[in-house]
Amino acid sequence: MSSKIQTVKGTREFYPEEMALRNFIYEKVRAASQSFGYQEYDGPFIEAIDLYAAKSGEELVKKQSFTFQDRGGDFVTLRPELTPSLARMIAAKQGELTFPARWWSFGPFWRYEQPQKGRSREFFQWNLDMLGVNSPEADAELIAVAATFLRSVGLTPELATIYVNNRRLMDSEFDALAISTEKRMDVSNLVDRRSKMESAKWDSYALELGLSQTQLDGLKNILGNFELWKNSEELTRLFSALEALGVSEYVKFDPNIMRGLLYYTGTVFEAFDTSGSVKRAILGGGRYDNLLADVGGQPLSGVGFAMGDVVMGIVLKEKDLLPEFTPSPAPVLVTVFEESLLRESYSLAAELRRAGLKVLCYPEPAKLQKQFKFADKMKSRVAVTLGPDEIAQNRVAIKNLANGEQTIVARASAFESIQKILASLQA
RNA sequence: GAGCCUGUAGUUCAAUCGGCGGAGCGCCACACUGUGGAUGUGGAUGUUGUGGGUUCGAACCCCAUCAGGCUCCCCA
Repeated sequence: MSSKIQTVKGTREFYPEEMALRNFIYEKVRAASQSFGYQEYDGPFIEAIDLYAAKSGEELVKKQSFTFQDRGGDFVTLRPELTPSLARMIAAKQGELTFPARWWSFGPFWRYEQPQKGRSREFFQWNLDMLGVNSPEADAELIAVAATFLRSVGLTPELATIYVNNRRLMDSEFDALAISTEKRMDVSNLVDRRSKMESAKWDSYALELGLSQTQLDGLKNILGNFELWKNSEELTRLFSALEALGVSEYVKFDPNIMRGLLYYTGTVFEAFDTSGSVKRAILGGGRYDNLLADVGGQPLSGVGFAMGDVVMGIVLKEKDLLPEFTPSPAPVLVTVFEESLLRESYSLAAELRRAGLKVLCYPEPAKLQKQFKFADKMKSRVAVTLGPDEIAQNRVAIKNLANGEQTIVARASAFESIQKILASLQA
């Protein structure tokens, strides 16, 4: 044991079963993205630390990113997010791209955090952004893509909800309460923590931050007002667009949604699993109007969201929404009767593969019993046996493993018989 | 970065007060020398996460360390 080298803390190993889950998420992500006309792209996995230091709180970047010196002495970072790379890529080709640009990506990211349930140091994330347009209807489209994904994996509106708020709306409400601009950060933080604290404690914490009793009462009033969106033209248009897109049953206004990110300027949203054990957001995003200027581009607004695979995987498992795992992608197993007939089995398997089937052939002679047990464990659908009797008659034995029926057919029609069985099992 | 809990066979978990480390499931073999799932019989499996200490004696107590979990922090 002591000589075994453990995995690096917070990293993940993808055994075939976990890999199947990751690919399942990837396929659904791709389908949702593409159905709205988004293009797949990717950025570098390693970036200069300065790319992130520019726009996020430096302490966070330094504390929670994988940063190290390369052999040339430069400080590099395993990317903790994609948006800054995207902003740079867009800025570099701003003159030649066609806008609005709709891009999506699914790849690995790293954050140096305390691993917990739903949070590892290495994770995959879906990013989807629309750049070059600034309208509530564009925001609605992003939310609709997210909802489409949720629906496609079986997370119905009863199981998952996307909560929406608007930074500009909150700012104007804060203005009305005469909360100074210096306190806005603290107040956002305060709002974020509301669900985690007892209300009395939260109140005294708010007063400690320097809010007056009147401001605190006003703030509580705002946070409890779920009709507040009607004061915002942006949100009114957003909800109307969501209705047209057919996803409004997924979306609710919630003035408590703030999101930590500094760069959000308008619509913000977060999706939650409403019934499970994971209290973390399963996806989140919003509108950012000033991001490109920070990396040297002309002002260009955008809206985007991200979803991690770790929380999504837990949610799907808890809701039993994963497709059955099949240990082998090949539904057909060709057995090996005895050593002298191994080549016969190999060439039969090759024939079937050329005909278009996915075929597993036992790679050494073994008891048929053992081979059938193997077929069972691998969840093969059909077992093909080629023994001395069959060879003498130029036939093969084909067994439907779902119902145990075996037929002996001419070798030339083996493919056809197998196809028929597989087709019947599909239905 | 801080606090708390956990770590025993492939796996899930036992092991009385510090006194011989076991069970279910799984695995292997046989019943069954041309056929899986069921059943029965038999069998294998361990440096008790790692390193040190206390003790006649440690899975159990102490220290350190690694990993996982919960909470705080944070969540780009």
